[in-house]
Amino acid sequence: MDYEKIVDRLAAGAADLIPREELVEKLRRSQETGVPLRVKLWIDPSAPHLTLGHSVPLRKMRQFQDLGHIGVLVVGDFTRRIGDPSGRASTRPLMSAEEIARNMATYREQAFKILDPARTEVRYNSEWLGKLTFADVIQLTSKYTVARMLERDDFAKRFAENRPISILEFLYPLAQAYDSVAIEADVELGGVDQLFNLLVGREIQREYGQEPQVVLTVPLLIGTDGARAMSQSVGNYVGISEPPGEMFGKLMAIPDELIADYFFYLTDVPPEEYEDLPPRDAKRKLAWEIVRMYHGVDAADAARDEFDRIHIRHERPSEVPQVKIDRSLVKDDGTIWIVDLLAATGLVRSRGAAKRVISQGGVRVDGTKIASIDYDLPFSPPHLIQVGKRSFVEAI
RNA sequence: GGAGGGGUACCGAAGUGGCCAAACGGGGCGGACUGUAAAUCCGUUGGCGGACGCCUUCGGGGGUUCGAAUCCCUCCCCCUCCA
Repeated sequence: MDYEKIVDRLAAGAADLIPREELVEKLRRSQETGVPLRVKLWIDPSAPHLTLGHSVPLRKMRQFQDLGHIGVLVVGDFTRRIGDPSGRASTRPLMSAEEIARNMATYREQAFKILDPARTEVRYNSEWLGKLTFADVIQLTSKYTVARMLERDDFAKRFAENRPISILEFLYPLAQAYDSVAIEADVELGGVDQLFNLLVGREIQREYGQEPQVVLTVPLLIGTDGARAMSQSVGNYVGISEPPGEMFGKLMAIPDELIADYFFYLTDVPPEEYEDLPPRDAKRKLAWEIVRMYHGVDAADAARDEFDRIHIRHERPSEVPQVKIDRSLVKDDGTIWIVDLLAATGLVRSRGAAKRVISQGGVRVDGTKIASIDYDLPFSPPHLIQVGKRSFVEAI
């Protein structure tokens, strides 16, 4: 067996693979002994959805599984209950056990859209971290130094700028490293922002008498805004379990420059199938493919058809939500003030917003643009109300 | 223990007695354009009254003033430096 070739494939799309030779060696030994490698990925339970950003390391994990290895999802429930540092150099809020449980309930299902359930372990780190005594923790801290902690660039930066670094934040990489000890990780996957933490894992494993894990990082996927890493707190994300239509639409809205990256990191579509397409067509193919991966061919076709109908042919959507209009808004002469009507549909947040949108020419009733807020519509439902290009309601 | 900085709208950030419903940027929304919900450009972005107007908003509470995001008191929270 050509282990170098296998490693090449595993390293495709990776940001770091440290050290490569150790992975070759581990794979060889696993093959010889029949003992699968344990491939760890740390998951933050703070947000309710897995996103396409998560799918990058998850897909990498699936690659390992397809080679017969075990994926171990470590849910950071313990860490999260005591708080943790965010990548953006401020501390995140704590979460209750209930919130975490609620989020995690949806995780498995989502993760198994990518992973092979038969080769996956889901472990909660409270299982072992919750059992450590203070003496255990002190022992753990004794194995690392402040100077080494300050090597992490965001610590170094904050330290230099006199911004706060909580002691807790020093504990966090150690806790994550201890996770690797607890599950006896052979490989740990993560985003490039996790590189430092994953490397600490190697040191700590060594201290606890284990062979250090191989570290494999993947780039952070840029979010749909084209600017920052995909993140639920920023809002520039596409969730793995989002409805097909949402998913398709969000993907059609990404900046053109992202198309190739999304194909490469999120799908198995080879470059020759998209690189010569005009951007719009490439994007449609991308959106279709990703919806297909998570919802199936039929849903993907339907999402694409609906998109074409609304945005390319400018027709009304196939499904328009109905809203019952309170008849007390209808005046004695049988008309309804357009501002009242619009507010009643819920398409706008307030009557002020309704007036704004109308005066900007963004409102149509039964296909006719409303020119002025001083308009009383003869009310004979149903009426198709449209705000902007893509919000429709049928007033009944 | 001592000294100091700060909490402003969805987010970031100006503003230090009236001209402030509050600059500017981001985000959101609408329009134009287009090959898409890309990019770009323009507009808009507290609520209520169907124009003039009114009401609520600048960490909480109280006060000074004709008038407070701005001044005073008090409480809460965040941060820095020295020890």
